[in-house]
Amino acid sequence: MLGAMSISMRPSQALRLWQQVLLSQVRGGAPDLTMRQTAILLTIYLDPPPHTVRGLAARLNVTKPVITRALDTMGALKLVSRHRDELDKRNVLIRRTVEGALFVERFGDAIVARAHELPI
Amino acid sequence: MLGAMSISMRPSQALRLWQQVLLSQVRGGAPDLTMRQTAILLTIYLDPPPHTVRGLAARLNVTKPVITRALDTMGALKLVSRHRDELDKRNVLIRRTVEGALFVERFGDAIVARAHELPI
DNA sequence: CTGGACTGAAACGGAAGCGAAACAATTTGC
DNA sequence: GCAAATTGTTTCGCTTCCGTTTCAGTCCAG
Repeated sequence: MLGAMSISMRPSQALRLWQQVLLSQVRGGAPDLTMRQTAILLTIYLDPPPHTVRGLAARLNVTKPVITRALDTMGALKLVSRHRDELDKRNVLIRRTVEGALFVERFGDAIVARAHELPI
Repeated sequence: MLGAMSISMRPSQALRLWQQVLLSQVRGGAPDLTMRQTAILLTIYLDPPPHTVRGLAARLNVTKPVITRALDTMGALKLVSRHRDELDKRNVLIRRTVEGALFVERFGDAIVARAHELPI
């Protein structure tokens, strides 16, 4: 019973939605994250913790340095933070931040708003 | 009468949709375009032509070199093509390509598919 | 027909990304 | 206790992107 009451849209609507959301972000001067970086950010905020470099690399099917560099960038933007795992000091645990939560929340609201503005 | 029969979703659904689409793109090895580049690409394919560097720069509220460089990148990926305007040779007209149309079409289909998989 | 306006591209120094490989720190297994 | 495995980071050479400025080509008004 997958898909019951799921969201239904036509490809042209989907593309228009994506465009409008991106335009609002770009025009609003939001940080120009890549697709990879955005995927990492949303995974950290939507999937249940704990999040590690290795775990994220496996989830996205990319190498670990890709995750490390993305965390460097998004850490400088205060969107995520890093902390050593005290139980296994090889691990780094990636945590959410207030600023990051706010950013993601506003992003979700922007999608909903653009979806609502969309013509049938 | 804006919004009649518009697409309706909750922020958590919207974010989950965005994440799933991005994950499918990243995992599938799609070119890692930035938000700006994707906005430019979708604008070229969704908004009515003709498209010029200046016009796109104004639409996205970015400088012209940003558009030029994005066209360099996406041109190398065969997603768009450039042609001198014969009527006003200062202008460059940006045109769609078969590869680009296919890419955008598949992207739209991916969004629809992820939206359909989304739980209520 | 020529000077100013306009278009897109190129040059510049700097920042950040890439994949691959090497690395230090830590844990685990024998 | 010590070699092997595992973690995240760093380095390497290279590419791409940034904003700003400068430039070459084109158009148009006077």
